[in-house]
Amino acid sequence: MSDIDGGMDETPEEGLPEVAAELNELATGLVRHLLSDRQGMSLNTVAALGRLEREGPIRLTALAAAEGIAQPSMTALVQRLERQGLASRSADPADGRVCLVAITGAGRELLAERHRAQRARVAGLLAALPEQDVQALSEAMDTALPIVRRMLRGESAS
Amino acid sequence: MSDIDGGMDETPEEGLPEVAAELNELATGLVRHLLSDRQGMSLNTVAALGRLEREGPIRLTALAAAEGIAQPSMTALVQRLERQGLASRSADPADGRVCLVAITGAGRELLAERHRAQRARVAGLLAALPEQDVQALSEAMDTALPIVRRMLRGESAS
DNA sequence: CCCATCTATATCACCCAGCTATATAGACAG
DNA sequence: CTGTCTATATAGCTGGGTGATATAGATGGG
Repeated sequence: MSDIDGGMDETPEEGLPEVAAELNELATGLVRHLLSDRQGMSLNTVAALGRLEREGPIRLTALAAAEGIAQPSMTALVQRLERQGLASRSADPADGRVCLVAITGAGRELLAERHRAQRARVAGLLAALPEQDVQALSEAMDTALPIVRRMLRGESAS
Repeated sequence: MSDIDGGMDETPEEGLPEVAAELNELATGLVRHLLSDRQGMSLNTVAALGRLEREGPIRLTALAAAEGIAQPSMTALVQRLERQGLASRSADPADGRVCLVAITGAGRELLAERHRAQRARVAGLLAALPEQDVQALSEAMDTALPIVRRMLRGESAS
């Protein structure tokens, strides 16, 4: 059913757009469902908090640049996070202008809870599938996820 | 405490929560990249336009309900679409109160262009991978995508 | 037939969250 | 010390969401 490699020579120019379209559809379709249960937190908010968790304290402007939003927007976002007790701000002893942003314990807990809820949501969808489908998906993800991780990391590093 | 299938301790399935977590990470990671290039259109706008394309003319309130936003928000959204020439509104001959919303040719073109751009974006990421990775991803998607389509369709049908 | 009520959409007032432009405070070179 | 550069904050604007409510058309009982 795939026109990608029927014993012919490797033709990456043919298959690449199709793989892209498939990845695109899969990601978009899934996320549409996950998004329907964002509990009062915008995408940018969650993304920023996630970055704080992964990368530790970071300058406000660096965080804004990393998340692709303007610095004033990040100032406001961090102020909201601070008001909710999810992030904290501290001065850089080496540079008085700098505002170092960090995640709090409550922030970590909230992220963990969100991840739990999302996984449960997807697990609920999976539960309706025959077991062989789940098995097949599991193997497909074992293949795809490391590659996608590498792909995205390569992009964000540049 | 969050174990879904209590009782069986050894391979009931390959771990529903784990597959869920993998799907989640893949979708979220990819979409983060796609989102960074939304050209002045919000998620809801694109989603509503996409539904108009897939399902044809539809009542304003039905569209709002389907997209999970309030009716006044959909009124405003459709007015924006109309101003941009992407959607049109017509009266229902059978019920004078009803406003039937439909996508226009320009709307279809814009959606198609967006899909092209997204696919190109993912294809750009894929191009940096060794060919064997692309091949592996292609096979994984051939497996996963039909299953995920079925999974999401089952949910939205209910 | 008319009136009460229900329904589909529009309007209003408000809030959140993004943007650009600009102000302020600290760093640092001359 | 002063001019300039940089990191953050503030101000004003816009888009896009909400609930409450107004309005026009549909509908059914007396």
